[in-house]
Amino acid sequence: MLDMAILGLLEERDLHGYEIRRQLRDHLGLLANVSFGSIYPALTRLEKSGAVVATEGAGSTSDPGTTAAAPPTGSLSGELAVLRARRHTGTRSRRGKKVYRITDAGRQLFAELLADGSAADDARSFSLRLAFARHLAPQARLALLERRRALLVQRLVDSESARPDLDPYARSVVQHTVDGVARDISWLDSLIASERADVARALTEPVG
Amino acid sequence: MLDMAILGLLEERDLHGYEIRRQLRDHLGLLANVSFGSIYPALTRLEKSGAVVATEGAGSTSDPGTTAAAPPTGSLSGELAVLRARRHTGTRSRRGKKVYRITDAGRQLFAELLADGSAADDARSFSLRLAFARHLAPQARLALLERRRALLVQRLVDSESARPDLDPYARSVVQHTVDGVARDISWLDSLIASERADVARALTEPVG
DNA sequence: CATCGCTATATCGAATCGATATAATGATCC
DNA sequence: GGATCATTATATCGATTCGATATAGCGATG
Repeated sequence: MLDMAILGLLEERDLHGYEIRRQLRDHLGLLANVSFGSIYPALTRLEKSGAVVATEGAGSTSDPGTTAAAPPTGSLSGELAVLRARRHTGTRSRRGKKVYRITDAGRQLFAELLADGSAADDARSFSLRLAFARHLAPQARLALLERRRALLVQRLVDSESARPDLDPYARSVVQHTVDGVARDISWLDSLIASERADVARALTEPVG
Repeated sequence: MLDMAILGLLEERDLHGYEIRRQLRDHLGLLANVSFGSIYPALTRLEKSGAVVATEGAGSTSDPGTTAAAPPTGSLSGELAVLRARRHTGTRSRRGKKVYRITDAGRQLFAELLADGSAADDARSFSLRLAFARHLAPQARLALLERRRALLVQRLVDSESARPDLDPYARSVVQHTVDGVARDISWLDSLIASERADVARALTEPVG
């Protein structure tokens, strides 16, 4: 799951671990507060499998757009700091940013992970897939939305039967959750409608 | 987290692992689909720490009280069945229901886990605590609700600043999530109001 | 210039997940 | 009556993820 998220972000631009975490928090809005204990192992994983490559990025804080790969310093003090750090850590290069870039194999893997229907069906996975839905073909997008909708409807039905005797607090929690699912479904409905409209528009408006 | 959930359910009645999973799904409505790979290790954990005791429950559903530990048989056919099973599974006794019962230490632990403010602040933990809020003192309930509310408000504020350029799909996900948080807050508001009303009623209506 | 807070990488143990194995029991069908 | 299938039930495995913690550079603030 994290692998897909990371690859999706790297499709956009090169990033280092810390930035990936921030973007994930912003992209998935409050939903995904991923731990560094997940991110760094995931990056190592992806690097070993050849889906990404790491470039040792020195320099100061996030300046996306200009900073592509390792800029040859620019400031004397910065260069000194690098040398000083090198002295401390031994053989390894400066303990600094490690900027990751996606490879062709990584793009391939991302496409597979994104499209794979047999994957996890939890809310996080779905939100993540939808956030990257621009990378999907229109019919795959529709399938994603409709599969999710069917799942939620099924859950609502299941929850209607078999409701035991709950005290007010537990009942309130359950009810709030059920309302949330209903809300999700109508959200999906609007998304599905707009997808269909797009498809229809593409059909009636041929040839750019 | 699971430990608290299990202990909370066992406060109500004795249960075995499979039932615990069902109840968890029903109590936390669709939110908590806990895996057996979590439940059984958790039960073993709790048993080893003395928070629960396991009674080998043979026969049909929940009949707590009569069934104790490994009975020295009584029926020949039962003994044969045990031996047959032993032949299959090795040294262990009959593969049957294991009904768990909470101990005094377990009740103590549950109270601590439930009240502990320094614990995880994710949605699941909160929902779980609220579902068991009847075990909390009124002011602890209020504190729980208000702490959660403050957290969500803070997140809303944070998300208002620093919103990057998102494509329509990602934006829709973020917006839906933000709406969900706002909805959660007004839900909390109603719960808080009703808690305060309860407290006020208790004050103006003294002496049972 | 000391200290604080933010950026940044990294690792550890524990919790959790998802898949799978195993088995008893009950229901359905021919 | 017996074959077959779904459900109930416990258990374990490897992989993922989490939460805490360590380390360190850097800019700002007083």
